[in-house]
Amino acid sequence: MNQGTPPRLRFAPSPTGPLHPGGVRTALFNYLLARQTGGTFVLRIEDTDQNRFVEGAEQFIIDSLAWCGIKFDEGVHMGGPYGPYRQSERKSMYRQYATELVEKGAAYYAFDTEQELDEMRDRMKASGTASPQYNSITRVNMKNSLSLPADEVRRRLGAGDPYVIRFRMPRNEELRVQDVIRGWVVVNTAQLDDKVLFKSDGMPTYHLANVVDDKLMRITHVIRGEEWLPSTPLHVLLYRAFGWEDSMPQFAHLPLLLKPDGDGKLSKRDGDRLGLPFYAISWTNPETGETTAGYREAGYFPNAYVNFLALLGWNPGDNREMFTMEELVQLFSLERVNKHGARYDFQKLAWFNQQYLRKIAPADLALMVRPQVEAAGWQTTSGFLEEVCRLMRERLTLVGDFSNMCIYFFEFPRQYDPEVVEKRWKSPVPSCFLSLADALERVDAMGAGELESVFESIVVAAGLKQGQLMQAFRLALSGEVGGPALFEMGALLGRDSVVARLRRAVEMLGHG
RNA sequence: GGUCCGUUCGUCUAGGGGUUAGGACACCAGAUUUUCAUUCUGGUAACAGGGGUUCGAUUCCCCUACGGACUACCA
Repeated sequence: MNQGTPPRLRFAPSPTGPLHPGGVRTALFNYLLARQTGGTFVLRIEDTDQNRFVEGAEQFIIDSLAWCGIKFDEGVHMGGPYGPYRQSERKSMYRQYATELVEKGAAYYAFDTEQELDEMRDRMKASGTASPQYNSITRVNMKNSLSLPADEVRRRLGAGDPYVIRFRMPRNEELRVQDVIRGWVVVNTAQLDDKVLFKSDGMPTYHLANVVDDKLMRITHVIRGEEWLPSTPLHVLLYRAFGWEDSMPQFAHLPLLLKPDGDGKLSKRDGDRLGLPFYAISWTNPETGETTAGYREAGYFPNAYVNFLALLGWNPGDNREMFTMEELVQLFSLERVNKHGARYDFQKLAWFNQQYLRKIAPADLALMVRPQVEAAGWQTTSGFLEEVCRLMRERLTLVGDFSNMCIYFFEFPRQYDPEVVEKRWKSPVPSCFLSLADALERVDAMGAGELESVFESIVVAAGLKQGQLMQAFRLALSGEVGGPALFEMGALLGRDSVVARLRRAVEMLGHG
C-alpha cells in the first residue's frame, strides 16, 4: 500500500476546546513518523460542527504544538497545495461526494425529523431493543428515499424539505479492517447503523469529511485515538463505495490516556483535582473567562513534556527513557506502540522535567528565572542570579519553583522555622552569632573560605563543635532547615547581608 | 444492554513456551551531607481467574472476570 511515495500524515483536531494531552500525543506520533520517513505532516481543522465551535481553540492547538516543537509542513496556519485545510472552507465540495454515493446506491436521502427519530428509538426501546439503530431493518419504516415512492422523494427534494444523507449499511456482511497496532479487527455490518454522512445544515459529518479529505489530501496513514476504532469499518466501507480502496490509508489506533488513578480516561478535572497544569499552555475559556494552567507557564520544559508523552504507549524496546526529539524521530515505530491505555502519571512528568532542568547551564537557567524575579520585585544582578541558580539547580523540579524556593537569597527571612528554633536556638548560640557578626565586619573580602574560618574560630572560642552551630547559622541566614552548602550560600549573600541577618535573628529570636 | 479493544510490580513498561520475570517513577531503608536536595547502595512489589494444548505455560487457544472505547444530523 502506498509504496514508493513518501507518506503523508495528518493531525485533524476539531476546534471545540483546548487541545487535550491525548491530542498532543497523537500529533506527536504522527509527527515522528512523518519526520522519520521523510513524509509530510498536515494540520487539518475539522470544524464541521458549527455548534461546538470554540473561539480561540484553533489558535490554541497551533500554539500548543508549536511549543512542543511539533512542526507541520502544510496546514490551516501555513497553507499548502491541498488546501484549504479548514473543513468549513471546504464545505462546497462535500455535497457532490455525498450525492455521488446516493447515485451509486451506497447512500440515501432521509427526511425524518428529530421527533420521528426519537419516536422510533422509544418504540424500539419499549419493545426491548437496547440500542435502537437506523439500519437495514428499521429504515423501511422511516421516511427516506429507500422507503418512500420516487415521486415523493423528488417532490420533497424539490420543495426544499430538510434532509440528511445516510450511508446504506449492508445488512449482513463480515468486514475485516486492518489496524497497524491491533492487527485484523473483524466486525459484522449487522452491528453497524446507517450513519449520517451529510447533515441537514449542508455540512458533512466527520465520517464523510474525514474520508473525502484524506483521499483528496493523499493521506497515507491515519494515526488517531482509539475512540475511532469502532467507526473505522464505516470509513473502510466509504472508501470502498467511492472506489478508493486501492489508495486507502493505513489505520493505526492509539491507546487512550487514562486517569492517574481511578477509572476512565484522562480529563481536565484530574489536573484540577491535583492542582497541576493540564494543557501544554494555559487556556482561558472564552465563555467563562476561567483560566487553566499550562505546562509552559508553570515552568515545564517542552522537551521534558514531549519525552514523557512519547513514553505513554510507546517504548524503544530497551531501558532507555531520555530522548531528544531527534532520537524519537529515529526510534519511533508504530509496531512498538502498546494496545492498552496508559495512565497519565503527573509525578513521572515532574521527574522528567527535573532531569532536563539539571542539564541547563546556570547562566541559561538565570535567564529563564528572570521573569519570576522581576514579578517578585527583587533587585539583583545577572551574576548574582546565575550563582543562585548554580547553587539551587539540583533542588528544583520546575523552573517555576524558583521564586518560592529562593526567597531568602533576595530578602531577609520572613519567618524562622519554629522546629529548628526550638531545637537549636539556645544559649550560647545567640551570643556566638553576635561575636561572629562583629568578627565578620572586620573581614574585607568574605569568600566561602573566609566565612568558614571565621565561623570556625568563633566555634573554637566558645568551646563548641562546628555542628552545634551550623543549623542555627543556616536558620539565621535563611529561616529554613534545608538549602545549599552553607558557607557558599553565605559568601553569595555577601558579608554585609550575613552580618545583618545574624543580628536580626538575635533580635527576632532573642538571646536564648 | 450490544459491538469492538484491552489486562506483567501502586504507575509507565521490557520480556516471552524452560528467566532469580528486567528497567524506570513512586515508596521504604542504609551510606554520604551541617541540613534539605542530589548522589550511591539495598529493599518491598507483578504475569486477573479457570480450563485446555504441551514434558513444561506468565508466554499459544478458549471461557470467565475486570477495565476501556463506541453505541448523536459531536468529533
